[in-house]
Amino acid sequence: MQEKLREHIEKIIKLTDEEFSFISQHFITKKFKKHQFLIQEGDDVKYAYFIISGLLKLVYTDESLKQHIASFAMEDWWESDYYAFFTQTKATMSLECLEDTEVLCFTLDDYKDLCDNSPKMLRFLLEKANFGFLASQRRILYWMTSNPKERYEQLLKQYPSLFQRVPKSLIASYLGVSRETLSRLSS
Amino acid sequence: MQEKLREHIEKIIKLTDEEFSFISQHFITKKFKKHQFLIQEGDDVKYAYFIISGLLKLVYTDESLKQHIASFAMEDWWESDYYAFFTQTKATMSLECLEDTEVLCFTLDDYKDLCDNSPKMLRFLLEKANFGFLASQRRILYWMTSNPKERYEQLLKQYPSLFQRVPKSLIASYLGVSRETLSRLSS
DNA sequence: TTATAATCGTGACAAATGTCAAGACCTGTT
DNA sequence: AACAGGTCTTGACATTTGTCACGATTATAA
Repeated sequence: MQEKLREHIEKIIKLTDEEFSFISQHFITKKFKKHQFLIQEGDDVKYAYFIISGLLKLVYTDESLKQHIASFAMEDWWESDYYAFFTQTKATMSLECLEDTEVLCFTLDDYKDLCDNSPKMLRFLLEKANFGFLASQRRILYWMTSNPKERYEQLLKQYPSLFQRVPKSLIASYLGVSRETLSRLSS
Repeated sequence: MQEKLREHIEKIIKLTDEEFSFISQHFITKKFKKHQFLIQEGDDVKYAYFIISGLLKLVYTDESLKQHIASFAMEDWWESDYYAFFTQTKATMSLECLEDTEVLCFTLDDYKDLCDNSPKMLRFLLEKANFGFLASQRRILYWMTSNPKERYEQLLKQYPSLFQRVPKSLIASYLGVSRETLSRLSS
């Protein structure tokens, strides 16, 4: 299932077979069932993940045990508790399967090795980091300027399938409102 | 005033004199007075900026003409309307001086040239992009999990000088509350 | 100096959202 | 069939925050 990864990278930079072969050696495949955790709060974060198929939630639990969905992660996304991954500290978030999920995993050592020995992968990672940064900036701005109703309608438009695949309470948590408020917004 | 830039880069990667000389050729110095715009909404975004001294606000104006402060930018920060800068589209935000400000500017061509011809700068930019991404992620999470009072106290603790340097209405806009609410939080 | 514009705090009220409680509905298990 | 657990909606009420209005104070410019 590494073809998916190659396609994904080649959306940005074309690779020779040898180049991709070198890159793909740094990834291992894993499969998880619904309700399994890829990362649990407090764990070491050994891997970052490229998602082949399935659906995950990245969750932060605050002091009052309230859960906040930082993101839903699906096919073709990269996900991890990146802060913990890059700084080699304990996870402050958890990453849990909402559906059966297949991923490619790589370690921080793999990341560094790829940076040092694959110029194209370095360029790819820079592009990804920049893009991720821009996306996060836009999300902050969107969060600042929109109200829950607008966020609800935007999400419904962008990912209509989510509303079939996950409980409304998780959608509410992602949008930053109580599930009662979400219920009232949608009626 | 390029010494500041060198110090800044060398916090991450040490440079030889020749390496820094090559890098510094890509930057030009500019000075702006309070109330001047480095970027205005609708303009082409020719530059990204490294701030030597001064204070700026990055502002998004929504449909109802309400202004939202995306960030305050100060000494040692990089700032621009990055989305417009990287995609070469028109600015959706403005960048305006709150105090007299001195910056180093570089263009997207400079950025690409540095990536292609300065391996150390490439590594530096990847590090910066990753760090910016992580910081934005954390800011989203903080925004989701905190209320205005907590955000106010956090900002006061982290940047106490801001409260002397800029009007409270801008602080309120940065925190995402009305100036009246901010006024009540602080009393 | 004087005039003008910004800035800041506060009261009164409206609107949005959270919290708590209750009940309906669905699903899977025994 | 009966039950338990989870999900979703809705009402009642409390809390938070926004909006509008006003006046006092402080900066800025003519």
